[in-house]
This record gives sequence, C-alpha cells and structure tokens, in this order.
Amino acid sequence: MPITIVDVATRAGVSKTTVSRVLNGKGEVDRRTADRVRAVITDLGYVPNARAVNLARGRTRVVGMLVPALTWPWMGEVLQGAVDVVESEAYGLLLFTCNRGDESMRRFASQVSARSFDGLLVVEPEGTLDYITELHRRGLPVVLVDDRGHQPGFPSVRTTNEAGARSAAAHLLHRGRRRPLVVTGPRRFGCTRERTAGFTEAYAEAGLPVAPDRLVEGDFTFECGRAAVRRLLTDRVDFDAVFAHNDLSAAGALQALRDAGRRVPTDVAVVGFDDLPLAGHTHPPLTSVRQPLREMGAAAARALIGHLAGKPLPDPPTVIPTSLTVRASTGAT
Amino acid sequence: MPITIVDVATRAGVSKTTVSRVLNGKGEVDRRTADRVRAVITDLGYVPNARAVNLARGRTRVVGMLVPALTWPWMGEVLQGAVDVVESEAYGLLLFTCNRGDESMRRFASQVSARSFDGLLVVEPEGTLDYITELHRRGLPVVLVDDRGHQPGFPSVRTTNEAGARSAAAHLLHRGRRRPLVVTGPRRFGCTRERTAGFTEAYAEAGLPVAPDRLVEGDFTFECGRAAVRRLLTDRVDFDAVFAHNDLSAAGALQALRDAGRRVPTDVAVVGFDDLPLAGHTHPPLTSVRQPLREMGAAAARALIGHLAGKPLPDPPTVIPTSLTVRASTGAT
DNA sequence: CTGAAAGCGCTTACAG
DNA sequence: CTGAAAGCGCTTACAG
Repeated sequence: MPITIVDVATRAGVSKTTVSRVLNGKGEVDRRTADRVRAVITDLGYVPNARAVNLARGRTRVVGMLVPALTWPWMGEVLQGAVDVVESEAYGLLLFTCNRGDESMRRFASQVSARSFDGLLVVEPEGTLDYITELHRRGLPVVLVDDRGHQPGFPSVRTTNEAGARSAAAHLLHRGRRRPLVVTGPRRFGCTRERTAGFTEAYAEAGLPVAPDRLVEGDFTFECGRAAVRRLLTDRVDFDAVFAHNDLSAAGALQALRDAGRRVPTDVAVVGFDDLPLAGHTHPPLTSVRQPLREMGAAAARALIGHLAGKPLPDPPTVIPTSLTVRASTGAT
Repeated sequence: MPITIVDVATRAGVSKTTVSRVLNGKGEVDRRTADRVRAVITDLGYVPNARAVNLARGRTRVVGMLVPALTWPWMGEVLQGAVDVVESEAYGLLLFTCNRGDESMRRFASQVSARSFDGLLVVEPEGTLDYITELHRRGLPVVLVDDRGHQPGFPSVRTTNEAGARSAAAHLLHRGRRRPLVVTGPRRFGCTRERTAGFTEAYAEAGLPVAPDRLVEGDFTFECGRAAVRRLLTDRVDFDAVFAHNDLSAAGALQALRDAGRRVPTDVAVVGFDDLPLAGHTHPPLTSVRQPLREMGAAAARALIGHLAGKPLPDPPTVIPTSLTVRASTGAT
C-alpha cells in the first residue's frame, strides 16, 4: 500500500538507482531526469522508508537515552534539552528508564544488542556505571549527563558543583552569615562531596570553618531538609543560614523554619541548589544555585551526534557552569 | 563485525531458515538440531538485528509519542506510565516534542511518513488536533491522552474532570464553605469547562449558586492564582474557599492568602487539581483532586499496543477516575 | 524436519 | 549520465 522507490522509478521511467541518486544528491544526474523524478516524488508524496534506508546504510539515525526515572522534578529539563538537539539533527530519540528494575535493564540490554540505536545518552541509573562503561568499551558511543559527580572513563557533561557551592558560600558570607548549616545529598554521590567541599572551603578560607555537626546528610527530599532544621533547632544549635544541596530539601528547611517562627532571611538565610521552577514559588522565594540542566542535555546530545557524524568526542568532560539566582530567601529585594 | 544469522547458521551447520525457526519458535525443528543452534546462539552471544527483523516483518515494534513539552510538571508521570508499559511489552518508545514549533512538527511529520513507528501515543500539542485526526484517518493507529477534554474522533484516555470537580465541591460543602472562589484554566479547554460545570452545578444543587464574579479565568500558572486572590481581596469580595483548576495556581492562591494575613483553612479553605508532589509541600499542604496521570499514560500505551497486536481499540474513551486527596488546606488534621 | 529462493525497501560499488 | 546486480540481515512461502 505505501508507495516505494520502485513505484517512483517505474512512474518516472528510470531505475531505482537513479531515484536513489536524486533522493540523496549523490552522483551526477541529468537535470531533466532529476526534475522528472522529483516531480514524481512530490506527486506521489513519496518518502523513503526509514527502516530500509537504515538497514542499507548500516545505521539507525536513532539515539537511545537511558534515565533512572522520568518523574524526578529536573529530568524534564535534561530530556527537553536532549530532544531539542536530537530532533533538529533529524535523529530520533528512543527512551528507556529503569523504573521497573532489573527487568527494565534486561529490556534495555536487549535493545542495545539488537542495535536499535547508534549511540547512547545516559543519566546514570544508580549502580549501572560499570555496565555503561562496558558498553562504551565494546564500541557503543556513549555520552553521560553526569549528575552525580562520577567523572567516568568516557565522555560526559557535567556542571561546576564545587564552584556553584562556592558561589553560594560567597553570597552568604557577603550577606554577613557566619554560621551556616549544610543539608547535603547522599554522601556516596560525587556531587555531594563536591558541593560540600566547595562550600566548606570557602567558609574556611574566610576564617569560619564549618563544624562537623553543622553538616547534616540528607537524601534530596523535602522531608530531609525539614527534619534536619527541626532537629538542629531542637538541639539549640545556632545558625544563621542554610545551604541545602537541592531545592526540594531547601523548601523543607524553609517550612521547618517557618513552623519554628524563624524569619527568613532576617534570622536565617536559605540557599538551594538546582533552581527549579519551585524555587520561585516558595515562601519566600528561594535563592538557588542554578544547574544548567537543559544545556547539559543539549550539550550531551550535540557531542554524541557530532561523534556519530565523525567528529571526535571531547576528551575531558564538557563542563557547563552553574550560576547563582538570588531571591528573597537571602534578602534580595 | 557484529555477528549475524549467517554466522550462526554456518557454525551450526544449518540454513538461515532453520536458525530463524528456532529463534522464533515457528515450525517444527528437530530437538537435537534446535539444541545445537541454541548452543551456538548463546555461545556467540547472537542477538538478531532489530532493523533487519523489522524490515522483513513490515513493522518496527516501536511506538511514537508526541507531547507538547517535557518540562511541564505533570508530563513526567504520563511519560513514565507509557514507558513502563511500552518497555514491558518489548516495544521501544520514540519521543517527540513540538518544543521548537513548526520545525518540530515538520520533523515529526517526516518520521511519520518514513514509517519510523507502528503507532502513536499523543498528549496533544495545542492546535494539532486536526493533523492528528488526519493521521488517524489515514490509518496510523493513534491513542490520545486527553488532558484537555477534547473527546476527539479517535481512541483516547481521559479522566473525570466533572466528577473530580464535584468531589471538590462536595468536600468544601461538607466543610461548611458556602462562598467559594474558582480560579479556572483557560476557557478554551474542555477540561476547564468540565471542571467549572461540575463544581458550579454541585454548589447550585446545594442551593448556593456560584456568582459569575467568583469565577476567575486563569492560565494554570502560580501567578494567575496569586493575582486572582489578591484582586478579589482588594475588591473586598467575600469568600471562604478557593477551588483552583490546578495545583500551581492553588499554590499561588495560598501565597496571596498568606500575604494578606488570611488563615488557611480557618478563614479560607483551598483545593487544587492534579495532586502533584508539590501539593504535599505547600504551606499548609494542599487538598487536591488527583489526576491519575501515570495510569492514563499506561492505559493509553496498553490500548495502543493491544491494538497493534490485533485487539480492537476501545471505542468510547477510556475513563480513569479522579480521587480526592485531603490535606490540611481544607482542615485535615 | 530442512533448505533454496524470493522478498522487505533501500544503497552502493561496478560497468558501461 | 544511467542501470543491473549484489548486499544490508532478517522472514516466509514453497518444495521436498
């Protein structure tokens, strides 16, 4: 039913080869022949079958993308950045998650083996780095959007976790805050260590080392931020600022402060990390270190597709800097 | 380099046909032959090339999914529901957005023509319903996740906007709220009309018709909720409840109430719609009509894949009911 | 139970 | 400038 290259060839009175040539602009074709073929193509509304083209060419013009879950608040930004680039390069994006655990990874692995895509974009599902590394070693082009500070042995795109945390510290110091509380992410993540290091070093350099009991390990949830602040208030630990490793836990901190009757930012200034839309809607709006999520997704896609087109991959990780978005939670007017 | 069916056939001393048969479990094959072939397959780690299989079979085993944008707060849930089903059925999901406008739609259209996927899941980008309808008319299997109350001329999955709004009204009435304010979505959306109808009818039936000046058209943003409440307070309109057509505008309403010194829920009870994670993190936590977003995505994927497997599509839209999540903004303890 | 051959819809040397 | 033929890696009648 759908029309094929044979239909076009027959109607135009030429061979498939010639049709293919005008389709791909390869080789010399007589002007008049080419015009005739083109006329038939538009006339019939012919579009080459992607599967057939790809089989013949030995590639799919599809990139796979593997992410841990689609419901995380910042995943949409990364995805959108990647999709925008993939689309504009006329590639397709095949999406995988490992939401269903091992079963998901098995399905994913089978698609890898079946060569369903030419290259892979990945926001690493926890615990799969070795597997991804192996895929890369076996020849699958891979670019990682490194949200965890892994710095893996293959191309990746990351942000300046350390410098971002430093900028938060500098901002709080500038506002005269001398006793910050830090609510971190899980300690096993590189990004947590980087953000902690950047922040504490900046304070130490200002002659105000952050005592260990002011570093509370969290897990990036609203609840962990709330619980940490509540507990330290109960313990009568004195602090005039909170630096949370993401916006969600910062929002939790804001709530605990409000519940305890502390004024933000007068009594306690609060800074988050990510700068998601929610940062603009907290009460008061949250100062936050902006992660360039969409840009990271886009940069990873660009690097991968460039590589598929023959360009070398950047060897050191691509680094896209954070920036500080100042809002009322640290005293912006 | 990658090994093919020919490698397996040669090594096992049989024809490609036989290998194909044991691969697909079709036709009779001698036990011992089959075992030998299977041994070679695992030995070589052979996996059939998906493109080749699909070309030979005339289908892709991929479904396309078109969404307006990936950064909307509820899109991740719909996507996750769809991806879970698609993966478990061993299909692939090719993702498209129209984030880049006409150019995006052109790219998408070319993938449709190139038969890059067997069927389409769509959360309709505004203004593309006619185009999608045309695709469906031309024979592309399509299932719509109908978030706008379109009730289109092809299979779709929707929720109970009207009943959901009614449940919000019933809940507020039960709490003794007699003068509600409604912050709606854009009037051109069917879902806005349905939610408005359900809510106002329930109040009218209770002998408390909602006056037109208490129906404020919004646009689903935080700001519209805030602005609406602020303006009505300035105008000294008297109200003891707010029903917002989504959680974001409800959060904006909460903020305006707090800024004006109104207590929630004592002075004003607030109900949102969607029941996104943010509803649990507002101050106070927000009572909300839960949209079964993930279930909607999953149901749409199930219907589509079932159809591709030969099952008939459900003719009337699949309807997945809302439910009411009660939190402190209406007085839960 | 098994295989040779044609076919899926293209591309690409190779020959003219 | 153009075409016949082989090939991409499978599946599927058809024949035995």
